[in-house]
Amino acid sequence: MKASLEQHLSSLQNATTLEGLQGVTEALRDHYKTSHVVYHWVNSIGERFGAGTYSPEWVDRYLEKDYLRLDPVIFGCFQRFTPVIWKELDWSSKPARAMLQDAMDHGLGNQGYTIPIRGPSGQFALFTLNSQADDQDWHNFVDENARDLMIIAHELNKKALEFEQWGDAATTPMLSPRELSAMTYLAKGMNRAQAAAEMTISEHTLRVYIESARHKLGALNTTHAVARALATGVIIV
Amino acid sequence: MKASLEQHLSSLQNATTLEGLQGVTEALRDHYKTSHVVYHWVNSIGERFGAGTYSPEWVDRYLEKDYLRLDPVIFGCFQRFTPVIWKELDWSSKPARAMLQDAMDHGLGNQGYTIPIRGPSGQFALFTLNSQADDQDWHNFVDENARDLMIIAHELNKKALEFEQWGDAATTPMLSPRELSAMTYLAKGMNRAQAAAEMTISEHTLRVYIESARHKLGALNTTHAVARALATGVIIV
DNA sequence: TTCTTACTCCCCCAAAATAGTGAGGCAGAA
DNA sequence: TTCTGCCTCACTATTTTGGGGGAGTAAGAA
Repeated sequence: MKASLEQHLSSLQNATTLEGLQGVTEALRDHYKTSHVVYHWVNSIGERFGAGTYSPEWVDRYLEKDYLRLDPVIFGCFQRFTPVIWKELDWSSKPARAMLQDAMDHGLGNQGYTIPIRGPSGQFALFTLNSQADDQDWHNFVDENARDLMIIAHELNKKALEFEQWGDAATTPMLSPRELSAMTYLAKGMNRAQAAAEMTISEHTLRVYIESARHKLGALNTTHAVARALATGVIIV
Repeated sequence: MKASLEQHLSSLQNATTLEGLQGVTEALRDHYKTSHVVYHWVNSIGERFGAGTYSPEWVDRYLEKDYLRLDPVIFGCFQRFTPVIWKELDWSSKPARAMLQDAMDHGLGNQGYTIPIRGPSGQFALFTLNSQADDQDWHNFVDENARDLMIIAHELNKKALEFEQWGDAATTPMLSPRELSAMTYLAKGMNRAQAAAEMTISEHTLRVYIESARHKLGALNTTHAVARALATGVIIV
């Protein structure tokens, strides 16, 4: 048992391409005897990176139907630190249930277990096992493998970050301390006058910081700048 | 060896107070025979939560001197996903080296290993082991225990989040689909006209959504609303 | 030393956002 | 049925932001 974990991790270490990761997810699926094993990044623009055993049809449909917006798995994982068993989520909304049915029509099992993973600069990824099983069996399976799965999820994410060079120095702009303060106060709901007062500088000076931060963040306006600063983790509210 | 990990995790599960966590860090220190074991949250305001074996004098000094701002451990961990051995960080800056010397004068060892942990809403925590050892021994120690330490770090963070009731359901308001779309487009940097066009509604209608979302989120202005929507995870950019 | 970066302050004016009202239709729940 | 929430549209006046300039000091790096 333990030996096979090491084996998976080792093939993961040796993966140098996306196909390599793909192969790892397939090996994991076969080993755990689940329907699917998927690792992917999440953001609103769409899937930027992912490897897994879902059929391309389902992935396309998921994106096309904008299921990202109503998927309780995404929503639930985004708000919690611990992994989640799908059945424990809130499926009361009708569109969500329709999505689940649609998923099952596309070859997914009724049970799922998803581990949320967060990296630097607001990176957010999910590692999911999907299977056909009854509730008790699935609980037992999860209990038994939770720790190994967490290790695997982390190693997968580490590898994915290496591939994409997420958040290297070039990607995450450095804001000066005053710029950070300015963005933080704005994120707290202050207007320019209030933020300037808080920082005991003139509103004109504050504006310089805001504009400077906007440019560094590549933002179109203040709201965008604050959003990016939050999403990339350069400020915390 | 494995049994003792379970033992630590079990006492962690049973901890119901901050003192309980404190006890766990002490037990871990004794078990791993290190100088210190520390878990704490990091944010711009200062330490909001923490448990560990550092002397109160050192903690006070750290905060007082604002070492948070120049500590390569904080900075390094904030930018990476994987744990870090202190010696591998960039200590070229003079203030950083001065801080390290200061730390050693306050009972810290020369070696450290820190695991960054990220939770929902930008939560960022660190789990650190500090010891007096030579480079090779420390490497060996880390290699041997890395996996267990990661599990412990995660369980600690889980417990800490429970204590603080980070992001419970009552805190996160429900936005309607159109409100969510509106917030999302604004977070992407669109102005009202562009967002309205994207949603194929009049700008007036869009305004209603923005104001409605603002009120639900308890926000003072649009930027604040978007910031809260992002921070609470109701939208993803 | 020189050069860069961060920090501070000021002007004007156009563009955008906000606050205060209003109303009607349509779905689902009590 | 009545009520609530969601979606849609409109007006006016005021406040806030954004874009375009420019300029001097201090600290730290090359």
